Amino acid sequence: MKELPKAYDFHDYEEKIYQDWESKGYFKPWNDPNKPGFDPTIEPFVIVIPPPNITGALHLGHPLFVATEDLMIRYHRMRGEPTLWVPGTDHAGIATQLQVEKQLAKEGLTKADLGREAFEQRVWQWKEQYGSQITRQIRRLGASCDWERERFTLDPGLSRAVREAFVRLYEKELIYRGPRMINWSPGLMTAVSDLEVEYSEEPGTLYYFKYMLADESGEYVPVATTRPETILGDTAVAVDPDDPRYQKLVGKQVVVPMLGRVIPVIADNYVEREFGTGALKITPGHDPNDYEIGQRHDLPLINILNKDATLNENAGPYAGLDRFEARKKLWEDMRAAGLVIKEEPYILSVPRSMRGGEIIEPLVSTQWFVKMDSLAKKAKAAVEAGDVVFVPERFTKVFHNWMDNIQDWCISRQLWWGHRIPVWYCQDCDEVIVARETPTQCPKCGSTRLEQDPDVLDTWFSSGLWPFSVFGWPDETPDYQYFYPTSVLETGYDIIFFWVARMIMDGLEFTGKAPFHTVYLHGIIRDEKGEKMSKTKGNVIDPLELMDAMGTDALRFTLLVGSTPGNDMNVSVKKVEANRNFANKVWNIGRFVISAIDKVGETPTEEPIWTLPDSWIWARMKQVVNNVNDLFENYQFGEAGKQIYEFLWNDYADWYIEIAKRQLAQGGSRAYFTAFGLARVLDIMLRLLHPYTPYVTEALWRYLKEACIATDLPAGPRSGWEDALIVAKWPERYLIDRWDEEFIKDFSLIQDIVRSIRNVRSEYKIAPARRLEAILVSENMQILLESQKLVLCDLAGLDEEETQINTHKPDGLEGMVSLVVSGVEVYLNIVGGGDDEAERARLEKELQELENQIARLEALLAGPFAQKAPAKIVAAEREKLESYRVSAQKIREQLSQ
RNA sequence: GGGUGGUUAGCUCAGUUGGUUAGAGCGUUGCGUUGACAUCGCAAAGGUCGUAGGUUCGAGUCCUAUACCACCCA
Repeated sequence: MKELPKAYDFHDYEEKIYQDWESKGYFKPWNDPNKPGFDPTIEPFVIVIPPPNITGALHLGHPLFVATEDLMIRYHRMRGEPTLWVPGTDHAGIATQLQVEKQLAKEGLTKADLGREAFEQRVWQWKEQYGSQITRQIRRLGASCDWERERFTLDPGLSRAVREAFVRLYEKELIYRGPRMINWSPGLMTAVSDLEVEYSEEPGTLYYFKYMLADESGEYVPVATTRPETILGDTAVAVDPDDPRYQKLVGKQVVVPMLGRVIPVIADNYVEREFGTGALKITPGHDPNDYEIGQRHDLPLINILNKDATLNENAGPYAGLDRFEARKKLWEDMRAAGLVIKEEPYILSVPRSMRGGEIIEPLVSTQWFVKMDSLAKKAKAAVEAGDVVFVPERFTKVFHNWMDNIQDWCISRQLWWGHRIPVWYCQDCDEVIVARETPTQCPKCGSTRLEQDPDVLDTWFSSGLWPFSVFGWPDETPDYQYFYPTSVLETGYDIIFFWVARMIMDGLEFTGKAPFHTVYLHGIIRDEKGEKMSKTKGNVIDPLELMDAMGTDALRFTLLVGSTPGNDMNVSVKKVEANRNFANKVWNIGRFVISAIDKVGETPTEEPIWTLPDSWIWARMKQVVNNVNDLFENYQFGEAGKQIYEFLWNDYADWYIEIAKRQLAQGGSRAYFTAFGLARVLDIMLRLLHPYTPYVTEALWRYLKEACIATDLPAGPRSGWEDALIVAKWPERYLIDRWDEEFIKDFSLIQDIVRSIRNVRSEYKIAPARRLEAILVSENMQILLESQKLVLCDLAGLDEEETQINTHKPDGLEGMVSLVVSGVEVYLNIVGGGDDEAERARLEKELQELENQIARLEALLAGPFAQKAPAKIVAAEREKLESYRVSAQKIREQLSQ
């Protein structure tokens, strides 16, 4: 075979390989309910993608979820399960509308100029143009999803699901319309849900002023507020019923400053005596708590705001002013009127829109709501019953907590882009028609003058249906029947409430089933200092640039291995660089193995005789395969990846390949079996690694396969090489033989000796090329050491001719540097390098170290440990102590000479 | 106010049934390049595992308290 290039260049492979996978249909489930030969009894593994917004420019959060889901998908696919990953995108109501409005603004247009229909068309155009950008980027990440099943939340099928869901909820009286206190976004001119509001602590002012009694006694109630402009909407002043200061005022009337309206003083337990003045102004129209108090006391409700947050006619002289201007002006006027007491600096909790950050105004407005209690109850029960499991588990509590305090969900949005609410109002008889199919006439009066509700639904309303709407629900399609419920839902913990909880509720409500059995939650990506990435901070790492520079595999591996479930992760370019190096390392491992295969000669007729290193690497590999399998079952992908990395780099490349070079050089059957062993381990490791770094492993694996086939080396699976690594068989657990542990233990001794000798060489600054004369002495390890003499000499730079391995110490060791490794004595002849004084010091230090350990273990074993700890643990410590004693004794002898 | 997570080497982080000298990557120091790889190799330095108690033969790991940081909910 032609030699591979020295460095792995991912540009040569990524696109080609992806196309190959897709064109061969590997991304599709092999057991498909729409195809002949379908077997419904085989359980599939299914993930639906968290649909990214069509507006979304790729950020590092995308590669994280794509990599994690793709890893799970590839793992299950390789295990032979029918595997389906459904891709798709979300129409993202507000975000998309804003994008298009921005585009219009550049042309000097507003959406009002176009009108609703033209605007909608414009958005669709925009979607055609830019909507596929994100999916292209997801492909680039290597996502093995079934693109033929791609969905968009505004597709006709999914829109039908939305209507169906709405109508069903309405029919069950779980959807209602009414005036309620909602969060109004004046900039976006729409209602938003509670979840879309964030509260930020900001310095502000607490304004103290006088509520004058209406009886003109000159008495007043002192009141404090953080939002003076809302005074204009006050309909009461409330005090604690037991507050001696104000008790006598309850029932009296006070005068609203500047407006002269007369409002009552009421008593309510909600009031905190210690806060402010102990008297609370009540604005039911513009504060959620006041709204409730207003309801309790039957207070009138005054709305003082227009939709754009200017004041309306109820604000009297302040009508037309912006809310903040009005605040200033009113306060000045009140000061002039002698109503101001004082101002104090105060930290307030400001409600801000998650989008854009503008200040949200609570106000009463007629909107559509979903009643949550019964839905939440079912969802809670399902989670409690274990029908849905969270990974990591702690999020179960977060979920329950939210469910316990859930509020009704405001689902109507005053936008033009989204699912139009399927409600029509008869213009003649005021009948409200809620229907699956667009009605043509009023069922009550027969009028054809019907007008559809102008609002659209919250984007999350359709997202909640996603796990089943993608399969054609409400139709019981073959896909729906086979693939639903799905297996794992993988997403960020930041959208448990927005999305996960709603899918669970909707799934149970509409399909009677939890939509997935496991929720795997990943953390948030941060920069290397742990700060959230944001454009304003300028610390954003662009995944596309990163992939251009380092390759997809490097990025994926970084994200998968650097994180643990549910924990945030800090990403830096340096980390990705390290993993680019890993991809290159793997490549070069492959390069070496393939060149070794190319050189194998005739197939030997005799049975293989394995060397200790051969047996060791195989045993170690089996351990890794087993560990990885265990870890995968527990969603510990990071740790699994790390073990694969360490095995390949340290055990396989740094140790085994170095030894294999010598074995290959011996030629004949030794070379043959070495090449065979190399290939066999590499094949299995590439399989394990494939879900992490699909491209480099696929590329290499095909070369490996080709090389093996070309030379008739039977290193692949017994059943023959598969067509591609993506569909190759996953390495399942091995039985670990008793011998395997022996191999590992024996080889560890060799490694320790080699390392110790290298250490001494480094300390004595021995030229790397210089071969040393050495004498190894060990009574019980002599046979092992003798058998590994070549390995030792090779790796430690010893002179084969001049190196002896004895059971007893020969004479004439004076002047040699000596060391003791696990009871094995090593003497090195370092002519010209030895310095008696330094040598003694080194040995003494080593002896001291050993004596410390001996003392520690003697104390340990003399104590209750020996009785109480498990016998196996105690025996291990005894053995250790014994070995230390032997080593110490040998050093003492050396020192006494 | 309630809750969750974090605090381990200079930096960024692993460390899942508690097992006895605590790991990695990066960085640092020294040495090394004629065949797998300088996107590399060999060797080294570097940690009272936030603090204080407790349980245990044994605690980075379990319990209690506490400090600081971050986040979520109200």
